[in-house]
Amino acid sequence: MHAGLLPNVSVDLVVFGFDSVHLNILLIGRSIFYKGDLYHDWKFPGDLIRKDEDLDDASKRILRELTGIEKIYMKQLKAFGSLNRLTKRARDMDWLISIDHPENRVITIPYYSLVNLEKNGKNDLMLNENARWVPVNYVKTMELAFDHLEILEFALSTLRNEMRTKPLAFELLPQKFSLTQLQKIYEVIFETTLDKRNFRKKIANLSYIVPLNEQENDVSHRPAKLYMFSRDIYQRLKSRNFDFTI
Amino acid sequence: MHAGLLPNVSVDLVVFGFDSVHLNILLIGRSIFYKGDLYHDWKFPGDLIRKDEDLDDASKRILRELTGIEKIYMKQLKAFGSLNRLTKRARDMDWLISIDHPENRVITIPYYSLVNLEKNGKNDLMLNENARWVPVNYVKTMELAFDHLEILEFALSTLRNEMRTKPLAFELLPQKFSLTQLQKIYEVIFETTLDKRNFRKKIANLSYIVPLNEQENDVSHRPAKLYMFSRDIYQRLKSRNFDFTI
DNA sequence: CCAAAAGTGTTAGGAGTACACCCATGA
DNA sequence: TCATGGGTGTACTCCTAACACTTTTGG
Repeated sequence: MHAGLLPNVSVDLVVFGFDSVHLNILLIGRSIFYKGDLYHDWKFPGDLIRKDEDLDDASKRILRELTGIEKIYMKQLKAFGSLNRLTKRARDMDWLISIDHPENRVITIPYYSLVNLEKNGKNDLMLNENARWVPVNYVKTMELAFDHLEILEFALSTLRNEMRTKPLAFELLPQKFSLTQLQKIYEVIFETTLDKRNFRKKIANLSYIVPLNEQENDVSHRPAKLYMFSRDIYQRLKSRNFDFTI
Repeated sequence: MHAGLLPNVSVDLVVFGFDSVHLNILLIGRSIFYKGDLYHDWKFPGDLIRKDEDLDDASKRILRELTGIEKIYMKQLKAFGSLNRLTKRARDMDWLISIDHPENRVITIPYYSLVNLEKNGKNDLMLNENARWVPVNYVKTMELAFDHLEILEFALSTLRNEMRTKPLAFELLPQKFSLTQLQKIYEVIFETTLDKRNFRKKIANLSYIVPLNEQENDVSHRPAKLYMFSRDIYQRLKSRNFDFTI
């Protein structure tokens, strides 16, 4: 193990990527030989943190090292530190030794982050050959390492909670977006359907969602009007004690 | 430092206690001699965690050791791990050495908990002579150690958020309570005033707030009817996809 | 009988919800 | 001209917010 690392504290990343159809999660495939058998499962990107590194910097570093992405929305969830979180499955002990980390008590501090896959390129991210974007609903059928399923559930419910009162949807969209794209995000994340007219009525009342004099092009149907999110207007309203809810 | 402790991970407790008038915080007074001067400030109860101890168990242990209270509501906030959180003030380094903990990188995982001071006895808690219950608004004028002010702000905003959608108010009340007591909690925590009639109308629609055939006694005014919170009814409704909001 | 807090209804405005058809574009 | 998704209004219900007086008890 590298000497500059804290042996008992790690960071894991639940990276949500929206590709205008699905909400995806970035997972790293992992293969373990254990007692003659080959096991395959998936984990979040993550690493021990450095002794001279803030938690928030560690999470940014790990995402940058894996994907090259910088300046995206990222927020800490909470610490997960069960005694047996790394050692429930015997084969994981072998894996820890194989990556030169024979420490069995690691408290992990997961972050979730939001990426627009159109803008950031769904394929550009594949710097690590074992990394994959997987639709959230599909993840639930996969074998996740350690307590990563529990972390995912926590991340999802936190995301849903924060989406209700904060302008996070725009982190998942390109700068210019259509109202249908915006609506789709809420539908996918809350696993529901929304009424188009009611949704648009609500949006029309939000001064910080600004209509542009631009349209989609190259679509084989009536092109949608494009909008943008004005963080300036939003901040001004918010400081006047305003309550954002979509 | 005790050998059974993780050197880089601690737990801190933001204990909220409601005494039917104020929302209080449990603080530990701390005196430091540094370069000939005596400094006094306040910190949350907290300690390093044990190597063989879950995070949630550590927080319960620390509260129990200090106050004797068990089985109260307790929830993790998030990790605080700035590089300089312990070393911003030079005198704190001396203090760390004085308590036999010369490690300057400690990530702390704060919990908040809710205590009813009527039931648990505002004075019984004073097992530690340096411990005090301090009204939240007064805390803001006091000198808090390390990043404990930041942790307090985070705890308060988390508490407010959770109060909106979870039945936490009842953790701060005796088992039998009046509607005025209940209303007072929301008023104190949200620093607002509520209309008595509208508040009661809302409560009347909540089947899990059950009127009892009992009244206050020994009050020098019309005695209030007493109510209780039925967790059973609440759980049943919640599992049917119900949305608690006060 | 006084002080103190308990208890109680109505109304008006705003927000949410349900619902169906025409429009603009590319192929 | 067809397929595809874009764009629009109305009516009903329910929730919220504003507001003031009478009741019950102990002292």
